[in-house]
Amino acid sequence: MGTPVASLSGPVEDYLKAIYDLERVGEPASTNDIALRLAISPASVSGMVRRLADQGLITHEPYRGVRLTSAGRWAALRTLRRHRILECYLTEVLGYPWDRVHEEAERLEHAASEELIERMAAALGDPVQDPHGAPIPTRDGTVEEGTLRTLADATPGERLRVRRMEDEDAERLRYLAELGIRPGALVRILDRAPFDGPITMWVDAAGGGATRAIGVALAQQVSVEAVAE
Amino acid sequence: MGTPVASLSGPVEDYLKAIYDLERVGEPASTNDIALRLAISPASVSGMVRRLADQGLITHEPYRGVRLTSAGRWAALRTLRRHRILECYLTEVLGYPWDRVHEEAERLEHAASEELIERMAAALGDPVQDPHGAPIPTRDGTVEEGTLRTLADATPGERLRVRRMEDEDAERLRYLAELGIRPGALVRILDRAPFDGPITMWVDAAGGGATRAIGVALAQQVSVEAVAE
DNA sequence: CGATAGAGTTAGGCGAACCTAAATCTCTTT
DNA sequence: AAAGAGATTTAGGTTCGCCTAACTCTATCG
Repeated sequence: MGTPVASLSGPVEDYLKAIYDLERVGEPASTNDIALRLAISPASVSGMVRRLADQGLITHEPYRGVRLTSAGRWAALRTLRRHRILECYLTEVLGYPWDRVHEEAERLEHAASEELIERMAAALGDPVQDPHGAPIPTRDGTVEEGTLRTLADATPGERLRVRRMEDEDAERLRYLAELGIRPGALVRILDRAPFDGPITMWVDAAGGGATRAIGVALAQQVSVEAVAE
Repeated sequence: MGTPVASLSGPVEDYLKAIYDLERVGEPASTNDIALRLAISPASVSGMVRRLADQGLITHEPYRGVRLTSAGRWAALRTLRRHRILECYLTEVLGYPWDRVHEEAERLEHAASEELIERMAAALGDPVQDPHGAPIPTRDGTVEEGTLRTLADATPGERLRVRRMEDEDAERLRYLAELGIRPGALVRILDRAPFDGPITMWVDAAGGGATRAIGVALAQQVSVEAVAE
């Protein structure tokens, strides 16, 4: 429900985004996970959770986790829209490097007005996904975050297309891009070493492609979808 | 001196900008004036002034006012550059309405990185003044805020060009623009009513121009320079 | 079934920025 | 020279977001 939600502080918006993201996996978000994600202490999260619940943005069952209310989800999606439109604009119009866009957007998203965001969106022709492949919520607060598999779940022989990658860590992004792994890229899984060993794959590229291997931790950051042979 | 100045909080940047602006008139900035400008209580200013002095951004002689140190001036100019580049970009590239640009820039200036600002500046071809006619400090922190007269000092018969107008108040800006008074406009002073009465002038315009009259308060917001006959 | 690890919460604090109310200072005016 | 007006500062208090330390709950494991 598009509820009031006057205007939320930067930290509050960050909490809501984090909770949204954690909840997406299914389970209610735990205090600890939120703390980890925002790099603050669990005790601080407990405190903020109370305030968010008081404002009707989340529901909190003590010791069991936290869920967004519809007002909270709406606010989270609005922030996410801001963030992702900004990422698009910064890369496409201002030539921002792919891997540095996230942190800039992270700061601007709390300061940019709705009007600014819509002007940027219009200038871009209303993009539907950001430079890392994440879908952009619409103005009225809907998205489908398609449930995708990650490279970490792939089995040898599969042919996959990279759809989306987590953008939090610039170094990782840069590294993956160097390997040719970025949204849209095609890969074929060649091998999976046992005991969470490296995943070896053929990565298509303009000039022919190459064999690459990455660890499981990295592979989990990369969402993919199957491709018809 | 381009001194350290890690990264200042939004409020701190606002204080420095305000002090810069007040000091421009010559006198050290008084607690009261700062309070008025930022719409906060004088007591709060006293508190912040202590902190700024501790950080070496200003010097404070109790009961006598405040001056920027070179570090403080440098920080103020950097913020001002951000603000004005943003204003340019918002109007010229994103089609922002002239009178609403200030408040958006006011929020973004604290969140935008140096890199973003320089990218915007480059996209605009390094503009030298903002949409209201204010000069943009250079990257290395220099400006000349030419000392201009205002419409309030004009005498009948003079022919003047509008150079710059204060941008704080959107309503005023909109009103003045409606009268044809905006940077670049040409006016001829027709009359000054006594006792700070209205100033009557002919305002040139594409279709021929018109006679307009404004009060002194408004006239003080408009900087002008003489024009050869 | 009771012990205990680990997650979560409460208690108590801190710094930044703000506020109001109550001094105190400066400057002018009589 | 004394009084007052007005500007400034101090005193004391608030909210927001964060922290550490200490306590409590849950769930699992022997």
